[in-house]
Amino acid sequence: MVENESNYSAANYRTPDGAPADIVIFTIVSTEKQSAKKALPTRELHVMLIQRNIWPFEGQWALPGGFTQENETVYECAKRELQEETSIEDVHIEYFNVYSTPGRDPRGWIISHAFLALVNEKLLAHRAAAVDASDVRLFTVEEALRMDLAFDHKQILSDALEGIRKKMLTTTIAREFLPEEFTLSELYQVIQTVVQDFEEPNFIRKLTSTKSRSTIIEEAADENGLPKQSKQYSQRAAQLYRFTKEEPQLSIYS
Amino acid sequence: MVENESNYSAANYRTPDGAPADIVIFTIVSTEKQSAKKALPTRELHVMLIQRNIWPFEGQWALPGGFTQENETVYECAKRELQEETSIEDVHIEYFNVYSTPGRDPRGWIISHAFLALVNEKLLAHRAAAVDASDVRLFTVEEALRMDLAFDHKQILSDALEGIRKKMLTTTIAREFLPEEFTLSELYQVIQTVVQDFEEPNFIRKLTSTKSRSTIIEEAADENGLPKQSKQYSQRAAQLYRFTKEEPQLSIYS
DNA sequence: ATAATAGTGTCTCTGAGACAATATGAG
DNA sequence: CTCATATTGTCTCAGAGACACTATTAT
Repeated sequence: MVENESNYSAANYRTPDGAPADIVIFTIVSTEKQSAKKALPTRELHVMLIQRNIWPFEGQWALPGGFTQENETVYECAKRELQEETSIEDVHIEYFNVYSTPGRDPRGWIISHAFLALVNEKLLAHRAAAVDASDVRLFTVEEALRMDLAFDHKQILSDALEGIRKKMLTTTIAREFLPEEFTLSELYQVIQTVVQDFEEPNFIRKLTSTKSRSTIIEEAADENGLPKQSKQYSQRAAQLYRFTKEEPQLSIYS
Repeated sequence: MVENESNYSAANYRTPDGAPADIVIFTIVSTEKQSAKKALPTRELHVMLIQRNIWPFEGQWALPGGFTQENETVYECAKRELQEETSIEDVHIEYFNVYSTPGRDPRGWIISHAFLALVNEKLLAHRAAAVDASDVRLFTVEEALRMDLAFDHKQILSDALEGIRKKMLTTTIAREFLPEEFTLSELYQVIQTVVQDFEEPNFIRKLTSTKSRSTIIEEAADENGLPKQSKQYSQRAAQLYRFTKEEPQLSIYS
């Protein structure tokens, strides 16, 4: 506490007992189809949870997180906790809400700051062992929402899900779940994995041949300027694309 | 502090010195033109500031706000502070960010939760006297951004402004600055007041004759079902509209 | 050939954009 | 009549939506 010429002192007031950051870590898990032929994988949205080993909510699953320290912002805290608890670094992480309902934490007056992180499954592969540890696991969001999570973490997860669904359709965060270069079928599948009822029969044509939209992606090309294609998922090669730096400006009035 | 069977105690850790809510209160001030003829008013976006009378930043202007108490959420705190400091109640108020940079507040480790409120100028008229008090005043946002505000309040204001500009184009919050029933010219003007470079020559036609957009507004009708019109701003009467309950779903992919 | 994915052709109809023209009614 | 605002007419062209069709290539 800084002391000074004024008579102000936080000690005169009841102060919070902590300001943690909790992180909702989403990833998409792809499973190759057991078919002889090439086929698109099935994809499922997963969320990472940790099993608590101390009071309160001992034994229950919870969102990763921890208390903010005096010398860091809550954003830095979220990044640090993510690294400490799951060894994940350098991913998209953003703040989305605060949770402060009195009594939400039996340890006292604790105001929690909720972040969401989008992690490419390729990044998780590096450290599959740690994720497989008994106290850190991926669950499908449906599973997680059916579980009896610690604190108000079910509410936080549910809010995060709503947020990511909205962002998936209004921004280019889908990029976080895709490799640098991807086919439009992959992109379509990723969107559908997060937003279940998204359907757009002319998806490919719309993205490639509509001027207003075609600015968000560009064709991938090799060093000779020739278009790059992928045969990973199909017999016929598919054009690879990458996201540009453009972020679309949406408006209900224009 | 709740004590219990565990060995947990917040007293073992350094805890924050406070978790205030700060509120960016926006309103649009209309000024009638000094013309003989009827004419649309000029509108300007204003923000409400209070002049601090205690350390720290004594004498400087700041956003209204105050410390959250143990028995309330930060959202409830924002509403309470709004009411206590400016007598404003029952307005649109939403949370938008947290500010926690170490050293941002000389009183100690203080994590601030920033809200923005949109207030119809009609509501302010009721209590013009209080607003005219020397320590509570409206400034245009341009003025406010040029001032040396207390704490990191210039940053907060600037973030709030960015947020409201985005929301003005993607949601129907314009309703907060308008009466129940309004003409489309008024709506257009309100949007332009907040988003300076918004221009849409066919604005009226687009809103009324495009199926996808016309769901957000409906024609106002009197008790006999006849369309209601306004002659307040023009010689020729203009149709009055009201917002429906529809919130538009925007997408970059469809 | 078959299967699975990737794309094109073609049609209709809505609506965006531009800009001129007309409507209203107080001063 | 004039002026400020409100609204309609009319044209062209982009693109949404539907759905059938063709392309590619491992097996």
